Amino acid sequence: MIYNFDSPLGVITYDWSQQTCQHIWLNSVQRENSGHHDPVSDYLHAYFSGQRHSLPELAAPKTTFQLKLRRGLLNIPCGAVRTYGELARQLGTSAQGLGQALGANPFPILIPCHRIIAAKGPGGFAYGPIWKEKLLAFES
DNA sequence: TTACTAACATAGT
DNA sequence: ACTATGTTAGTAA
Repeated sequence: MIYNFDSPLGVITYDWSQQTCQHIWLNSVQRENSGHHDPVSDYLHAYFSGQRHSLPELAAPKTTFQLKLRRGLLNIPCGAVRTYGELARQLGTSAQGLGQALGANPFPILIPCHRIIAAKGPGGFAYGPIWKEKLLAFES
């Protein structure tokens, strides 16, 4: 089922089905099911209150590489940033491959893909660069 | 199933 | 400006 969460940074839409978070969208068309209560909304509420909270159950990634990537990202502390190159070396891959996989990440915010920036410049963001800016500004 | 190809949120020179 | 990278998704056989 699709629900909305009203965050201070904008509306976050997510798919919570079969006791698992299937997907997260930003900048999506707002639908009617706001104010639902589940592990995803719990986490988001805590996150935007500056508190830590255990992650909801997430749908499995399509590839094993994306699983490694997910673990690597979750290990970055809140407020910190890594460059594509640094994280790529840590995971034993290339910066370009890393960027490709990041763009396919279905869970922005939950998996902190916004904490990855280019060596020079901000880097890109699949759901609109505005979110990357706002999220980083919020965390620091 | 494998093989080849192009597209990328890049980095290094 | 140009090359070197790894992962993905698509196509074709």
